[in-house]
Amino acid sequence: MANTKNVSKAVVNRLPRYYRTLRELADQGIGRISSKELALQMDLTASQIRQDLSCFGGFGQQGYGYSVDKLIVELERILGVAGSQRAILLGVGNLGRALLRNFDFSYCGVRPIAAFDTAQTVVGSDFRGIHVHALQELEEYCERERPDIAVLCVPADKAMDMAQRLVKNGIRGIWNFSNVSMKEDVLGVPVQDVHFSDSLMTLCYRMKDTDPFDEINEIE
Amino acid sequence: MANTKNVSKAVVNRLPRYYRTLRELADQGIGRISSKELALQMDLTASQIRQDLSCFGGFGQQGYGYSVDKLIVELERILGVAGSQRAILLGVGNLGRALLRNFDFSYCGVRPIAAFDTAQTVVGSDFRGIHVHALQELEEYCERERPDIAVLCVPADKAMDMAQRLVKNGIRGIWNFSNVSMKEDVLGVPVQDVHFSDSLMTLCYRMKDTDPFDEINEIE
DNA sequence: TAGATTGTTAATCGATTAACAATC
DNA sequence: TAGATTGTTAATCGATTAACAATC
Repeated sequence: MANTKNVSKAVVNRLPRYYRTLRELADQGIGRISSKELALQMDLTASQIRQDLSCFGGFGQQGYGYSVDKLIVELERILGVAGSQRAILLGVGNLGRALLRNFDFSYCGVRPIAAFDTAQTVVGSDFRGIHVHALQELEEYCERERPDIAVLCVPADKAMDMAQRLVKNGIRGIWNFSNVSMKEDVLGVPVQDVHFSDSLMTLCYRMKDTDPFDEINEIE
Repeated sequence: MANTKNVSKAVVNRLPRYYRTLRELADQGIGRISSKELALQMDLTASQIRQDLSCFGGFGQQGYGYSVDKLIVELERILGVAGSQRAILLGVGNLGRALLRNFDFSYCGVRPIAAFDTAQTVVGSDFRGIHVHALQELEEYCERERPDIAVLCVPADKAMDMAQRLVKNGIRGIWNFSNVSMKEDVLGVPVQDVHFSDSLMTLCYRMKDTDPFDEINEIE
C-alpha cells in the first residue's frame, strides 16, 4: 500500500514513457502484457520494468503479466495526471496558438481554462474554446478561478518577471517554453523547461556517426 | 587529441545543457570560469564537470579554469552543431509555423532551407524567408539541394510514411514533433522525438509534493 | 497440474564523488 | 613564488541485471 518507496530520478524519468507505451497498447486493443514483451517493445530489460513498477506496488500477477488498463490507471495516479489540473497559458504568439489549437492537454489530465496576452490583435479571440484575456485581468482571474499550472510562452525577456507574478497569484507549477532557465529555489514551485534546442543538438550529435564527412571518429 | 573516448549516455545528455549555460555566461560577458563556479551555477559537482569534459580532451588550465569561449567552440565541435546542417520542415500547421517564425535554428548550427505542405492555403507563402513548397516537389528538391535534417510536423497518421519517404530521399536525421514513436532501427537514421506530453507529465508528478490535497505522500 | 511470470534479493556493472599530484 | 585549479586515479555510491522462490 506504499505510495512511494525510494523512487530514483532514473525511474521517474521513465514513467511518462511507460504511460505513453501503455496507452498505445490499449489503443491497439491489447489488454495484457508481460514484462518480457513490454521490454522488447521499449528496448529495456524485463527485470528493469518489474523493478521500476515495484517501486509503487505489485501491479502484476504471476503467470499472467500486467493488465494494460490497470497499469494505465496506476500510472495516472503515480504521475498525478488524473486530477484534472487547470492550466492558463501566457503569451498567445505562434507557439502559444499551436499549443492551444493542437496540443492534447487532456492526455496529461490537464485542462486549459484561459489564455492571456497583451496584444490587442489576439485579446478577445478564442482558440478551441479557450478565451484570450487581457494580461491586466490576470490577478482578478487567478483569484476567482485558482488555476494550478501556467504554460509560459512569453518572450525570453519577460519570462522571469511573469513567472514571479504567476507564483504570487497562486500558480503551483510552470511549464516553461520561454528559452530561459529559471532557478526553482527562487520561485518556489516546480518549473519544467522545454528546450527545443537541447533536443535538436542531441540529434546533431547522434548524426555525427552517419556523417559522410566525418572521418575522424576514431578511438584515442 | 582524442575525438571520443568512452562517452557514456549520461555525459552526452548533459552536453546541451553545458553548451546552453556557457552561451549564457558568454552573453553576460564572462570570459572564464572554474569547474567549481560552473558546478554551483548548474547544480552539479565540480568533479563531475571535470570528469565529463575530460572525455573529450583537456580544455582547462590549472590554476585558471576554463575559457568560456574556447569551451563553447569545443562543445560545438563535440556536439556537431558547427557544421551548418541544412534542414527542411514538413507540415506547415501551427506548430510548423511557430518553429519557422520563432525558433532559432542557427543557435544549433542548423539552417532551415525549405518547408513543404499539401494545403493550397500555405503552399507558395514564405515564413522568415523560408518558402513553402508543394509536397509533390519533395523528391526533386531533395535531389537538388541534399538537405540533412527533416523537421517532422505532420499529423500522427502521416508521420511514419513521411519518415520513410524522407529517408529514401537522403535525409540523415529526423527531428520528430509528430506524437508517434518511430523505430530507429527500421528507419536507419537517428530520430529525436519531442514529446511535449512527457514534459507536462513530469511537471504534474513534481507538483504532487506541493499539492494541498495530497495527504498520502508517506513512506511505507 | 504444469508453464509462465511476478516481486524481490543478491550480484554486477556503471556513474559519481573524493582525493591528489601536476602545473599554470 | 604561493595559491588555485586542472586532469586523473581510486573509492564510493547507485542503478541495472540476473536469479529464483512464490504463486497464479
